[in-house]
Amino acid sequence: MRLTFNKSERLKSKKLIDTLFNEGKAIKVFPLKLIYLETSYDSSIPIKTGVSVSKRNFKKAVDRNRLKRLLREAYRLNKVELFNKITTQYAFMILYIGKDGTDFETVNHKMKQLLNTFLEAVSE
RNA sequence: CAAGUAAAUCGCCUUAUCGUACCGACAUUUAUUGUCGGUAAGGAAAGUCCGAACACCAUAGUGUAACAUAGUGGCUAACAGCCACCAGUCGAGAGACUAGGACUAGUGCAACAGAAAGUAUGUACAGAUAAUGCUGUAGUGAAACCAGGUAAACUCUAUGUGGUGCAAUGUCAUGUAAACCAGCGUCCCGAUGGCUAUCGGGAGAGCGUAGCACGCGCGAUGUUGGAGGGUAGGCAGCUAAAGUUUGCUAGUAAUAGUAAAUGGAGAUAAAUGAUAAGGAAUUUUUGUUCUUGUGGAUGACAUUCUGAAACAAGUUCAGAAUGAACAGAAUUCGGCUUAUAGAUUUACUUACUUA
RNA sequence: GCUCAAGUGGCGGAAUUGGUAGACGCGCUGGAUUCAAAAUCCAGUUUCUUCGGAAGUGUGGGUUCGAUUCCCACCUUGAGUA
Repeated sequence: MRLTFNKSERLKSKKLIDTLFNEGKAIKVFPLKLIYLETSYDSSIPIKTGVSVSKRNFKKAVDRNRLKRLLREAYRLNKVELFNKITTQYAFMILYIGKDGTDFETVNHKMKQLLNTFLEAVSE
């Protein structure tokens, strides 16, 4: 399949985000944090995903945008395995909880770890 | 050359692969998906400090209050912006900076020191006089009789300003919601008509006009408060603009007129990215070429000349490392302010110091 | 996005017609009391110092003889807004 990450795969509904933060479970692989929730919605997409970087840790819009782009890119390249293995629908929110900037290589590496951890947690 | 001053410009580039947003075309299905093509951040997009456009509030009124501005003249849609000139302060200079109206309208304030801080006049000395703060000098202090100082003190003068901001506003969807509870109010006269009805006039609790008063408007299916319910979407507003560049004309200039050319982001948990390769700028470092200075071996010589090693600065070529600062559109413009590695151009200045 | 407010020792919080900055409380340090501790009482507590002073109210400027106070710019924190 193609390694895309377009609008329909994004988590955009405020309602869903609220329930995700209230009821979802969390996995940490520093400096990343994944909040996920098994749910259902009216679409063929298996996972809706959002990314977020705290304004408290990164004052400047440039830094936040940069990190969010890295997160999206890393998710885009590594999501294939997830889509092949899971059966139900999920909502994801990936947070960057570190306080310093980083490069793509680190983010990519940590993202792989994070998604593997998620698969183990779900299969249990 | 060096050190500076002012003004202006730029502020990484190229290719490949994978991807994001919007628009258009085609295909597929009407939920969407795919292919192709086009477009996609800044000089400050930032701070939100001024001024406007635009929208709504009542048609956006009068007085007063409040707030803002403040040399003179001009420019502009407008401005606290810009230009020119004057004055003052700073600098050796090119230049830079200035909330730069009025204390001869009134009121207030002035710690400490000082006899005394605005109603003046103590002490010492000198001078003058019939006599006297009548005249001068001394000390304190930021300021001591001078129409004193102070208005980024009240105030006065001149000019200007209605309020709220695109989360404005309109519309679709959702919801029993023009619903429920409490307070106040729910009136009178005339005409038409067979009464309940309609029209006109008056009164009217309260509400709006977001300081106050007047005025104006709404006003009985009213108005104020309470307690609750629904949505957290979609669409419009939403991107073509007081635009930019060049020439000519007017003007010292800001700017205006005119002709030609050029130009095009529109997201909403919020698009413009990732990886790889190459190239430029910069800085560091190694070797190397040349020049200059310090230095003074050596030789000639005798008021000098020659000038080795070593050191320092600049510079030529080659190699290695580094691989760009501040920073991300959120209704749109004009400014201001703040951040900013480095590069380029033009004009101008030069006291000390060095050549 | 838009619109507002605040900032003073370690902490909360005073001090405003512009005139000695740090009242008051909490905390901390030392002492008294006690076998020991708590409670209580007393004293000290912005920083530096050559011990004479100097700096200091988020930061940097300005007005003034003099600024926590008035004005301007910036920084940080917080609030409201469909």
